[in-house]
Amino acid sequence: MSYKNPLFTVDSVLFTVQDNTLKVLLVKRAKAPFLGQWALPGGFIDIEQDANTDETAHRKLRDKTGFTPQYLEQLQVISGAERDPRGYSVTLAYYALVAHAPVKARIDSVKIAQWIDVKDLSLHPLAFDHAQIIALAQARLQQKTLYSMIPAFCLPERFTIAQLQQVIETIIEKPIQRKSLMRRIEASEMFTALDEKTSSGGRLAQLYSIKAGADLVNFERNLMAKDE
Amino acid sequence: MSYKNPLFTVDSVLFTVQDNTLKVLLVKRAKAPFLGQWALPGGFIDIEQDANTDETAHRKLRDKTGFTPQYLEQLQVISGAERDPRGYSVTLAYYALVAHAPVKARIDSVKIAQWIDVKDLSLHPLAFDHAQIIALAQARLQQKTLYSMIPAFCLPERFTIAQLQQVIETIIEKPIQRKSLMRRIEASEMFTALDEKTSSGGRLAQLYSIKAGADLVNFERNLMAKDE
DNA sequence: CCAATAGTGTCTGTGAGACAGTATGAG
DNA sequence: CTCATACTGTCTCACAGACACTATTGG
Repeated sequence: MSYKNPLFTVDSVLFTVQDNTLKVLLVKRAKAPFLGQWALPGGFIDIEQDANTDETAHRKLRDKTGFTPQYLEQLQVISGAERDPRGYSVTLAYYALVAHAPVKARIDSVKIAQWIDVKDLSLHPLAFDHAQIIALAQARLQQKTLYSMIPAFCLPERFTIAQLQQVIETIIEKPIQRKSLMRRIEASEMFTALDEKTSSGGRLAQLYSIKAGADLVNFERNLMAKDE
Repeated sequence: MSYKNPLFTVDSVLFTVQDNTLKVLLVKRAKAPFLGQWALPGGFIDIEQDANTDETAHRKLRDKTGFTPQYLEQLQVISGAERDPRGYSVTLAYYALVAHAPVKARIDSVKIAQWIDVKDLSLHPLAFDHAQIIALAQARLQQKTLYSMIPAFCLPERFTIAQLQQVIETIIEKPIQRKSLMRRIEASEMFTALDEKTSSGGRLAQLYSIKAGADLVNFERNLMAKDE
């Protein structure tokens, strides 16, 4: 038996937080369909280069945007006949996090890459069903933020608790208690307090960094931030 | 640009609980490679029949084993050059739950399907990397059991709290408090108490069923069963 | 009656929420 | 000194764990 093999692609939703805003990295499509529209960075697996799909996601992010995420995880496979005008398609979507940095040059086939505020996505027509995929990724990121330190991967090498709190609050769109956050930083054992402090207008703030090779810890309770 | 499209398959890890044992449904392969060995039921997507990969998983389970799961969810994509001797392959693994029932007759290409105790898997040589996929699925099922009522989908239409407790304890391999379970049954609002009780050697037990169209609720805390 | 299983009452423990209070920097 | 931000102490609350207690069946 031999079936028609559908198109298989890998797309990534790369998030960062800048200025208390959750942003997603989009690229302008250089080819039809959806030529010139914003889309998730992604493409076809290259079985010569990619040992697995994680490497495909990394490679496409690197080549199309210049970023290498600090965190990358499978989100979901989306499939169907209607989502790509070229025909039945299967897409493996990843979501990823990186510390904010401006988009550098642009590469080969892609005209331009840009950080776009997730709140402004409705202003931009997105290619394929990429708007839905971003919504899925955002929901997953929000959920995971309630029981893990995943937002730490949106921060630079050295950061303060206040910065981490800001990032968390931006992601879940609710305030949290600094005290709860400190308890979790302690309990997770993911972080090292550096011998360094940073100035921020008042008392100097302790700098932290993620321990090398530290695993993401899952807490047994969610944060339960109140609505506004 | 045109890359070689890798083989894309969909495989399912269908679990059930019987006699306080977690079992997984395996089929004997009817073709090379791994002819005659146990494997997960799965196969290629059929873009004529399957609106998406969920339907592929359902169709393959139905055709190869006769079962229609009460719960089905994507697990993970596994990919690489080494996992299938025929070449680079990409597999979307699902995990699924169903109330126990004996395996019925058998269909077309597949010789036989059978419920196999997950503890006995080491006795059987499994095709491909299916042993690892089952281990992944089991870990996910255990984790999800801590914060949801997902084990209810291993039960028949009508069931008692004691049965649900048994299934949970079998999955997580730890005892839980009946009281905690009752609190969650209440809070989840997923279940209806039927006007019916069943005999089980002592006081009659209340029968419950899953409300039609009830969504799986995620609790904000995990169960925290002690080791043994 | 007793044995067995179903179900409740209620106390403790844990970690999040709330928020007042203290500490330490700059000017 | 004051102001701003960092950090701590400690109370409350919600819900899981523990386990003794009552309830209801069959024999």
